[in-house]
Amino acid sequence: MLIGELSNKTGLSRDTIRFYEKQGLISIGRKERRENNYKEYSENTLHKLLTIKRIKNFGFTLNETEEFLALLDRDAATCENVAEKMNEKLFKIDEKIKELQDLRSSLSSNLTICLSNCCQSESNNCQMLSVN
Amino acid sequence: MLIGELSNKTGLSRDTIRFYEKQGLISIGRKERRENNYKEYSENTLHKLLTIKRIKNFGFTLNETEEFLALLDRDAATCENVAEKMNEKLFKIDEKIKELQDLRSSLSSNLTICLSNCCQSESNNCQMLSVN
DNA sequence: ATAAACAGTGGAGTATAGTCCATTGTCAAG
DNA sequence: CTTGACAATGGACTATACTCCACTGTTTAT
Repeated sequence: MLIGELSNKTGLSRDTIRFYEKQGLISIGRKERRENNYKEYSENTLHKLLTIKRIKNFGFTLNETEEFLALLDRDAATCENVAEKMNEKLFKIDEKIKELQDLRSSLSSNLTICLSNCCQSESNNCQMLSVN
Repeated sequence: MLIGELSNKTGLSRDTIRFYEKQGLISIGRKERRENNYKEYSENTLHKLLTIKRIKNFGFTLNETEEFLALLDRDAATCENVAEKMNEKLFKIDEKIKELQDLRSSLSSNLTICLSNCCQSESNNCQMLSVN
């Protein structure tokens, strides 16, 4: 199939598909061309792109996704290997969530203070922004 | 004071300070130079940099920080104005947290399924990565 | 015959927030 | 008098994941 069909079937834009190609996530052999030089994508490539979408949906970066693809290609994406990466990602997500929650509470408590106190100051500028 | 001292007092690198200057968050007049062309930073600039640090600590971007600075300069950073921006930021943080939590639960539940089921498959590759 | 829709390629641009580098100039200490 | 530390400037580079553009070639429909 041509890139347009591939785009329809995956929901990825042509540009994105070409980008993935540049990045080496999918590849096309020199033989897989029509006479007019158009690329003829295989079912395999379609499947690979869907896999990429799935992995990315789990929050993995393209680089990480590439690692999964490499494992899959070598038939080495065992549950153990996969679960390990998943756990690492879970850990990172938890870290980010915690960061954001800390940020949230800092922001929130300062906001509360601001609303109750700083408007009584003599300056027009909110004391929450004050570094003194 | 020279940039080195400013760097020490703020904890920002010289490069960062120069970057903020390029971005227009702080500025230095043509007159504020020594004879050797070294920049002579004022207490005011020091204070501004500390304010930038504080605002950034609340999770605001440099652009948003610039908006705060503009308000402060015009003596218009009222509690109302500030609180509004803070609330918007809180909202965005909450959105991000929710996204991450959704991602987390998707990842987590798939991981559970993987660990209990997919290893029994005939393929070596974990079924969690399968798009079928 | 021509225009629209599609394909290919290469490269630039986007946002974010710096960091690093090269080159040149200045100043203080040994 | 030279070395080291510091300063100024301009520009390149980092990561991330595309998106957009220009230009050219091909196919399809009218």
